[in-house]
Amino acid sequence: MSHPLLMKLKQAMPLSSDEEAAIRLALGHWKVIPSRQHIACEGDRPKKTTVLLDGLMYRYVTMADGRRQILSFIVPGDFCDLSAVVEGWMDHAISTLGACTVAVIEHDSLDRLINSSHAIRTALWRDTLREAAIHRVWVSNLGRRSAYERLAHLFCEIAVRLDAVGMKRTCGYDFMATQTDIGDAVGLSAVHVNRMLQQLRCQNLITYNGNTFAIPDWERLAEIAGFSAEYLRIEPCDDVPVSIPPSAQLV
Amino acid sequence: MSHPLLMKLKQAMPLSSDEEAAIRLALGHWKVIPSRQHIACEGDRPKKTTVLLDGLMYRYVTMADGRRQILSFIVPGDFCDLSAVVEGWMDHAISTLGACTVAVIEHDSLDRLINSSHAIRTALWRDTLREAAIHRVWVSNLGRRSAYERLAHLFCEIAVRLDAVGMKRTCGYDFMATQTDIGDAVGLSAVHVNRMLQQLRCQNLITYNGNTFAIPDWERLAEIAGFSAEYLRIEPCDDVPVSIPPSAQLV
DNA sequence: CGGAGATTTGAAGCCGCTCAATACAGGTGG
DNA sequence: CCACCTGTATTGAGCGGCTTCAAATCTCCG
Repeated sequence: MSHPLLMKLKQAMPLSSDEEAAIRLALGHWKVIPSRQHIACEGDRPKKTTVLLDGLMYRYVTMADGRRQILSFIVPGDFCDLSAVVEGWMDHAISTLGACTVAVIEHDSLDRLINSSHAIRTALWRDTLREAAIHRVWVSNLGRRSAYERLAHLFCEIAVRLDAVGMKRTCGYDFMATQTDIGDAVGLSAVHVNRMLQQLRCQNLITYNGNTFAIPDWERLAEIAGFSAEYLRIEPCDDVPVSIPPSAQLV
Repeated sequence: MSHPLLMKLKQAMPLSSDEEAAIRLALGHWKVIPSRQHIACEGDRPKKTTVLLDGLMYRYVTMADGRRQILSFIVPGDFCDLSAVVEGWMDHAISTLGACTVAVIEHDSLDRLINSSHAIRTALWRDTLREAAIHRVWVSNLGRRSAYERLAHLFCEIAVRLDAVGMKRTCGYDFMATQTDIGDAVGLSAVHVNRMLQQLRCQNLITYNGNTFAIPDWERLAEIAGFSAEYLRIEPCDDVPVSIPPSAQLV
């Protein structure tokens, strides 16, 4: 597997081959986590950090009365809990959507890595800035877009982020979220998500069966979503054009 | 003026007196910016970075059709554009609410500071993590709370953040936002903000005249908002209890 | 085949929006 | 000092987007 974390970090910051090797080494140990598993809870003080290699997770919080809000999705190449490395604790929970492959690193070992290399340090700092940028876009999505637009935007984001780490499948993108999950991500009820998805489907803007989605008409979907990918900090690379992501080729 | 940036950084990370002095030195040069002034636009590539010392600003984005979303407020002690130091560009715009005092630092000089001290580096990284945490709370606020709750939460956040840097005035907190501004922050129309404010006022939960707000009954407001201050990473300090901010003393 | 969870559909209702008019406050010029 | 002007706050009425509740269908899996 070409390493999704390295793919991403190298887009944020050039790394020497030594640095790359050090990261590969630290990430040597990996394991598989089943679907729908909690991997962290609010308030946890983890001693290890987790990098997602394959699959999908989400960050979320639950309010006193049970309302849930999904804060963001974690795609391959993302740290699940980098914040806990720097701050020591988690302020939100994390679960897997489907089965996931992860690499696990001791905090100590990551600390050494961080202190040993300016480039790695900067790459990771940039990664947390990128995460903040994603949050900001979600704020504007939730605050100022209609249900229809919000859903369009969510699918655009996931598609581009999965593309950026080479996670496009031939049939589209793996995305094992229920409509309830999607609702909790975009601040809507599951019922309304259902209706809006139908609308997107009949406009032939997305296909989605609960496991996999595809974007038959990227241009139009992005237009509706008001989506522009710069906030994802994805440099145009080899086979992945940014302005017109390859999802367009899925038709 | 006891320095709000240092107050904040020292809560994030202990600093030696040398480090403190170095920061003070870098921040030597300051100036005043009038009310309602743009200080950065989306896409800017600033060469200097700005630290707010007094006053209030907000980050925002504008969509193609003119809809605006305020992404967060900037209070004294916050960097306006730390992200641009690390990434080189701004992905959102910034404006002042009232007149502001700021310190300005050349990127080069800040870079030197960052590279010279592990503690400063960590403090700043933690600062960007804190910002991400604030964004996450806004996501859950916008996604899963009613208009009434959202407003309550906004006032709680501002109050605690201003308290943390010693910006409480005798009469409450300076907050020169119009109801339109507030609406753009919490994803509501100005009209509805007006109605909800009236409701908060008659419940005696806040007082607000467009310039200054106060929180007569902190306990109850926080309860309604579902507010808990941990996400703001504010250590209990001398005269500022966290669980029950001094706003309660304002009555 | 049965059961659990997810999707889909319908109906009714409320929250928050839009539009529009009015009241109010601060600042300016005569 | 008042008349005016501009921007903000306030109020009312009507509407529509989204929610809630509930039932029906579908799908997957044991």
